[in-house]
Amino acid sequence: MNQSTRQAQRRDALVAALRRVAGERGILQANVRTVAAEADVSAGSVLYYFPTFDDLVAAAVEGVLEEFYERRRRIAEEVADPRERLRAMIDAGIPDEISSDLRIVYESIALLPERPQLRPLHRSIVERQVMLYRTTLEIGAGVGVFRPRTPVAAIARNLVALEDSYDMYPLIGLGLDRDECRRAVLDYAALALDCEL
Amino acid sequence: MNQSTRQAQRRDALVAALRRVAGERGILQANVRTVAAEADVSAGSVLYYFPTFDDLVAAAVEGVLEEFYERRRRIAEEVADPRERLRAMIDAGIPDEISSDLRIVYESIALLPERPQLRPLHRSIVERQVMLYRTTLEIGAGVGVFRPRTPVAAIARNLVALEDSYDMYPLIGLGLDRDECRRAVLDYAALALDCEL
DNA sequence: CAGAAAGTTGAATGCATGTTCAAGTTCCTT
DNA sequence: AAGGAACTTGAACATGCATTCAACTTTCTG
Repeated sequence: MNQSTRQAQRRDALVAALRRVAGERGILQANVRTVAAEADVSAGSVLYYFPTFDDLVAAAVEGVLEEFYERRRRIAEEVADPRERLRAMIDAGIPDEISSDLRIVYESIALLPERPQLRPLHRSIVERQVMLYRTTLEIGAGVGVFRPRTPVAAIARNLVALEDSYDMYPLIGLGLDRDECRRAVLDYAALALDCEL
Repeated sequence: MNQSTRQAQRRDALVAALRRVAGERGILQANVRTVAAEADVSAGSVLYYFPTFDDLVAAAVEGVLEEFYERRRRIAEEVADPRERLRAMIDAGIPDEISSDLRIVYESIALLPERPQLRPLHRSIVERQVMLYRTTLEIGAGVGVFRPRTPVAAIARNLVALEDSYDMYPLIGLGLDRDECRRAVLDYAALALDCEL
């Protein structure tokens, strides 16, 4: 194993450690010492691989957001039938339990004023998720299975907005029934697309 | 003016100062010194009125959340006609510019792991907002102007979820057109209630 | 007006944090 | 095996933070 890949592994291990700490105890509990302990290394080692701790936080948030999107994209591309795909996307978008990653997504919003580099990441994830839905809706509309009653761009945005809120609510202790949430979103999609789901 | 009301005024001034700092520079920039400077007092004074700085933060977040809800409740009670009321609620729920208060609402989510007392406040605001919509929908359904195509409880929840996301997006730099957002929510309501809006 | 109560201050304290670094260890290359 | 590069460590340092407090000023009260 050459040196640069071992370096990359080490960095990944630190990112993973930060994600565990932030996901379990809150992003504000993630600092050089807690992450070092979680990764079973010294504080000095953390800063050997990342010039500043902020860089590690940025890498972790970026990783979380990218994985988050990537998971949804994969689900979308796996299912060909528009109706099935839409159902799969909504199911995946409103998971049964709030993952620690989701927690990082929302808690990291508080970091944005002090770390402007993170802003484009957040924005672009929402935009890409909207595009994912939009493409699906347009395919379905194209083959006639969806008959959109309002602009598809607006429907796609609404679907992402619903998902985002229903994913955030558990963080504030609002334990809505996840099946009901999915049903509510599906019902909206069915109405807006004039199509049974 | 008696002593206890002057004390209350002083506390309110500190709460207001914290809200200004948090709203303009981010909630993580709010600390004893920045708030003291904003209120033109010394750091010692801040802690004369609040036993700990956390208590001040809690008071400010509670104030923001309560005002937030109160504003919406007042709008709802001012308009009798269900269709008009619903329109007014959605208009108020998706303001043209993100207020500094809204910023505090979302950024304070990151504080929850370390300040569990705040969790019930957040939860209860969402719940009460849902109740506000639900009541309006039920009145409209009762008089026949709304003909809900799905359970009103679910429609009310969806409306609040849409609002919450569209209010959060500006914080991550996603500058969607506010008119379009309102239109998208209104279009959903119109579909779900089988009623022109 | 005098004494007490309330309010204010800014320096001092203690703790947590990010970062540096000299010293040591492990790994790789020749 | 030798020497150098990569890595690791933990103590040390600087900074920022909430909090305390003794001294002082203002306001109230009888």
